Amino acid sequence: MKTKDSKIPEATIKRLSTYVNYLGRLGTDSNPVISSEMLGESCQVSPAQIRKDLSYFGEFGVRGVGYDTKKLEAEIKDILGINHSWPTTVVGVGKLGQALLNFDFFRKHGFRIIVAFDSDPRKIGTKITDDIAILPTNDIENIVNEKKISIGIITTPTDWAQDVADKLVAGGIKGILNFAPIKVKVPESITLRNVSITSELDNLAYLLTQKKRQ
Amino acid sequence: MKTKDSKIPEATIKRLSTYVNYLGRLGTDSNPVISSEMLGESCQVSPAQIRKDLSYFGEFGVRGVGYDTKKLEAEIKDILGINHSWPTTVVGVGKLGQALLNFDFFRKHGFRIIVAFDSDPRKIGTKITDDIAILPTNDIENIVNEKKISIGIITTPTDWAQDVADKLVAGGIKGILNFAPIKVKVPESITLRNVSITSELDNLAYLLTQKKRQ
DNA sequence: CTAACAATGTGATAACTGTCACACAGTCGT
DNA sequence: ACGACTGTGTGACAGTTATCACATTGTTAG
Ligand SMILES: NC(=O)c1ccc[n+]([C@@H]2O[C@H](COP(=O)([O-])OP(=O)(O)OC[C@H]3O[C@@H](n4cnc5c(N)ncnc54)[C@H](O)[C@@H]3O)[C@@H](O)[C@H]2O)c1
Ligand SMILES: NC(=O)c1ccc[n+]([C@@H]2O[C@H](COP(=O)([O-])OP(=O)(O)OC[C@H]3O[C@@H](n4cnc5c(N)ncnc54)[C@H](O)[C@@H]3O)[C@@H](O)[C@H]2O)c1
Repeated sequence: MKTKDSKIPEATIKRLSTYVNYLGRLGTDSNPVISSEMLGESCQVSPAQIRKDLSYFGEFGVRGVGYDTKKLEAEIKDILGINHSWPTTVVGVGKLGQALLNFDFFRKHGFRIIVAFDSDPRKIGTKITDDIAILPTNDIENIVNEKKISIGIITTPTDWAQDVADKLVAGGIKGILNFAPIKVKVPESITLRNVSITSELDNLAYLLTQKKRQ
Repeated sequence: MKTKDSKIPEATIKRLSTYVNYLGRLGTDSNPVISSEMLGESCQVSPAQIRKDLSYFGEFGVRGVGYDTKKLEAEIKDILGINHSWPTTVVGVGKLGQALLNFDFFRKHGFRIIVAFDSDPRKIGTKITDDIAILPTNDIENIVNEKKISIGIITTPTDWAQDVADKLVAGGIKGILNFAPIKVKVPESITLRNVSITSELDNLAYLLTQKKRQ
């Protein structure tokens, strides 16, 4: 894969993720090739934007024809790094944590959840879907280190998010996806993303308010 | 509230949401005033950015002093439109839907969930937390219309998201928050936001891959 | 073989967003 | 009362991202 070393817009990465999703669904035997216009229709992105996004990473299409659906899907998965297995853990097996643990998207995109953690004695020792054990929070550091877990997903109450992040970092985690509504602090070397479902709702409220106020 | 009619960056709205969250937590009796520097420290946003964001909507601080924590919180809630009650419904009472239904953030930000919908006969007729009934999908149009529900949250499987969106629109919904990984199509007049948890994970994978590849 | 065609890849340009420096307006101590 | 001080509000600037137009290149029909 040719990666031009210029900086890639974050929005481009987000769109690539969308493209992969649609390519997986649109690719059929009767329809092995797709144009940027057709893909754009589905993803609600302009054809030029799609071509620009892809051009950051190389040339994947055939001029005058379009893109091989399956091949493009594989190429983008390669770019995103979701074509292989990331050992992953979920900390906080509450409502949201359980939803994520049962979410089949993970497997499809190469996130292999191998263990979960919680502090509730009633949950510790039980299992999620056969093979995912729930271990006590105090084991985080050891297990993350031992199992070479690279991604940690935080779904604990807000007040515990920072403590959990610290334990994950101590165990040698590489990246953290945090769902608690707080900006946890981690060393520079750790890749961190905060998911803010709440701000999406606030944004919706703002847009509706705008419309009402004209 | 003074609203300058120039276009506000979406990123600004997202940050305002963050500010509200921290103001609610930082505001104490012993600490009634906060500076953009202090708030920026917590939110991991530059002080200048905070002041710029606020300046789109008016002047809320006192020069040489800072912002009245409680007052600023109220002002931002007013800007975002989360200082009053939005009648809301959740469609699809699965793992994710249940997590959202039990999420106390909603009440705090003025989203009042008054009913839920599902197509599973085993779920229809049951209740969530005392007072939220689960009704059949076919009732969506009537109930949304009757109860003047303004916001619909979609947490059904992907294949049903568009159908559910159509029903919500038919009932006169104002805004939709969609968690299914598909871009549902709605009339221009409907405010739509797609929440893509999946793309957040893909983004994390990308960042980790970048780091690995150097 | 060649010309008409179709859809990509990309440089130029426009639009948007964030950063910075500083004028300005309140506050507080003397 | 007034000057030193502090942190806001904002215009100018820089950096980033999206849009557009079209040159380019592979395909296909005649
Ligand atoms: N529920 C939602 O829809 C939703 C949406 C967005 C964000 N969030 C955020 O996600 C987080 C979890 O939400 P939830 O609704 O699943 O809450 P929950 O109360 O259902 O689950 C929290 C879980 O974390 C466990 N826990 C508590 N302290 C812990 C610790 N120190 N270490 C490990 N586990 C611990 C609890 O035992 C519980 O199982 C919260 O921060 C919430 O703000 C939730
Ligand atoms: N679970 C997650 O963590 C997660 C994360 C991101 C996005 N999502 C998306 O959210 C959606 C729901 O995920 P989930 O894990 O909760 O799935 P789920 O299977 O647990 O729940 C789906 C629910 O929708 C109901 N349903 C099915 N068809 C319906 C219809 N036509 N009308 C109303 N209700 C209907 C089902 O009865 C079920 O209760 C999916 O589109 C998924 O891709 C889930």
